[in-house]
Amino acid sequence: MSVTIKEIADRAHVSIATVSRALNNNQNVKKSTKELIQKLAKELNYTPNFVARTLVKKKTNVISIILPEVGGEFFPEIIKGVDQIAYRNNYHLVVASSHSERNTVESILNFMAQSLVDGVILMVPSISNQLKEILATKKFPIVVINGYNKVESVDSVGIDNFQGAYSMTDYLINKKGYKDIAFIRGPSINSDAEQRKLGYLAALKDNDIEYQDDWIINGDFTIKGGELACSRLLSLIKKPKAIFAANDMMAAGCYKVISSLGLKIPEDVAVVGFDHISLSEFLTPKLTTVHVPTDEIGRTAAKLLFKILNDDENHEVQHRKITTGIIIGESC
Amino acid sequence: MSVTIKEIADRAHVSIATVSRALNNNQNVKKSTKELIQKLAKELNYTPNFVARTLVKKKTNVISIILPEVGGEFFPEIIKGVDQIAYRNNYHLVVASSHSERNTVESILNFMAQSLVDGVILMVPSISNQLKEILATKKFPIVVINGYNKVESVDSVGIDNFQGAYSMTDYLINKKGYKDIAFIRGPSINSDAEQRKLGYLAALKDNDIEYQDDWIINGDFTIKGGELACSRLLSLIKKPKAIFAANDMMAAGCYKVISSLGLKIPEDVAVVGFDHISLSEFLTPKLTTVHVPTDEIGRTAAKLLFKILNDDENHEVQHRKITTGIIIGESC
DNA sequence: AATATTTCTGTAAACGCTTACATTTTTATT
DNA sequence: AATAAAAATGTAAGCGTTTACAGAAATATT
Repeated sequence: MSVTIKEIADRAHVSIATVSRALNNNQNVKKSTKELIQKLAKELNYTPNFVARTLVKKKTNVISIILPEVGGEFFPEIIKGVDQIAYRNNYHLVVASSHSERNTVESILNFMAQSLVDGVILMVPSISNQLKEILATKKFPIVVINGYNKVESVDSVGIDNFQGAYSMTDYLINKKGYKDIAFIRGPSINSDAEQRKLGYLAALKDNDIEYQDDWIINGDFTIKGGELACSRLLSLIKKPKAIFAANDMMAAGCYKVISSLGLKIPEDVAVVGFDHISLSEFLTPKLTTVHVPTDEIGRTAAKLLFKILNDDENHEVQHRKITTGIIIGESC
Repeated sequence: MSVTIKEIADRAHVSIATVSRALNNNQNVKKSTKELIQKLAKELNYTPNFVARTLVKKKTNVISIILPEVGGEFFPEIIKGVDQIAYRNNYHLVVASSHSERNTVESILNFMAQSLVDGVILMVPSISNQLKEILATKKFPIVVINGYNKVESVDSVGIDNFQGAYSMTDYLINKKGYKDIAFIRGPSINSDAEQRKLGYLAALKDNDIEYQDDWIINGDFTIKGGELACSRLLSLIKKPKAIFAANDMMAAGCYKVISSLGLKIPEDVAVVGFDHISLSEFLTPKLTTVHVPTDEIGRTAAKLLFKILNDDENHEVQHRKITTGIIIGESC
């Protein structure tokens, strides 16, 4: 259908090899012929056939990101970040979500085996043993986005949850003067959540504040879980003056309970969260929370991947931590 | 690197042609050889080289969706819908967002010209003249997701904004007994917004309610715009009893103003929205709004595209409207 | 048993490009 | 002017498939 180098070769009265070289700006093509060919190419509206080139070059100029799903707060931002870097490297991005019908491991193997992509960025909630094994013996460029239980031999990018929680707690103590700070945990299997708790505890310790057992409440990252936890905290005899929810959803749950009790944030009790989801901006008063630079995660992962892709052999495995920042609202 | 049909051919002592046929389940290959080959393929962990196949078949098994951005409320859902259908058709999906660096038109042309994809789904806020021209003379499978000012010759999918707004207004009147209903418009250049207004007006008319000029207020789809519009409405001498905001964001703005005036929703004034964004679920009282089945848009677009891809020649251009539904909250 | 028919398999070209190697043309050196 | 060196171009193979066509093997028909 479309124009091929053969067409151009005919018109320029040269061989297709010369055309190929001219279009790839090869140095040893006479200036005049190069110009002629490039002019013809433009005239004929020639675009190289990507597929043919791939077949011989064994390089697709496509990377893929595989994630649990494509919606939600985080994933789009990550995709955006990756896409940005991919674009700059002249690469295309294939987004694959491993929904029910399609399993993650399968996806990776497929992609790579079919030589469809040059590399993949993999985001998984947790790394199964099967996956771990595959990753450990992997022989294609891959970067994993995931907090913990990582595979040593595979490049990874994650959020510094510990630092984020530490900073927030420290902020509450030293900038805002709170001492009675409760913490609502996330699910304990979730390593992100666990790191946040550790950050909180470390900050208390470094500030010589003893932690109270009954001020560390279990939660499940949902709004309902936040409500429950908050109710329990506020029915204690010794009530905290500030509540640090391990994520914004649970913080939103706290808001509900607090306002239903006729209490005021932050006068009666302060609330802070973690994640900086867009909802946090709509809460009144605006929630103070820990911002997770999601697009930076994507960008970092992509950059890492391209490092592998370019360096090839002598690339050293890296594990990057993305630091967080505090978004100051009016909730404390 | 990986196993090719040649490898299998050698081991099976047949030609590569036979291997190719056997693996494609061609009917005239002897049963025993077919089985041998398929067994070998499995043993050797053979996966067909997608690129080579593409080169001869001239079919990439990839479609692409091009959208303004990948984040936000709608886009991820649309992507999800498209991906679902693509997967079922054994296709891959490339997501391209036309961010600043990359322009939409360029993207389409690139994709198609390089024969990178078999078809594209295009979502654009509005159709420029340049784009219109390209679409009108297009010769590749494409489906546009977009409300109005569509190109007749190109398949399209859009939301039935008119019907949605009509239903909601009708619901307010006949199910909830409101008669004094104000409307906050979206930006007038936005055809979706305009259709919503028309739906509202039509419902009033059909119920013999005369519309009040000063109850139709301009808005801009933002939360701030909603606040402004709401303030104006509530400072009128003749105040409406219900406010229909053309999108949820503006409805959220109304919530702010109303609560700051010490009024109650829905007792003092009812508020309803349009879009059913996730925020609407978090507002208290929960917002009654028009649900837009975003994933269905994606699915429909994808189905349409595959119809073109399969039918090829004798495909009739279609313009689909996705109907909406009312989500009943406690705000009216 | 000889021929016709059907079933199966192999040969080779094609897809559009890149690139090692060979060959020709141009330029430099003597 | 003859030779050497450098620059430009062409030839052809190859990337991993698919597939038209031809040829061989197996089966059916007389």
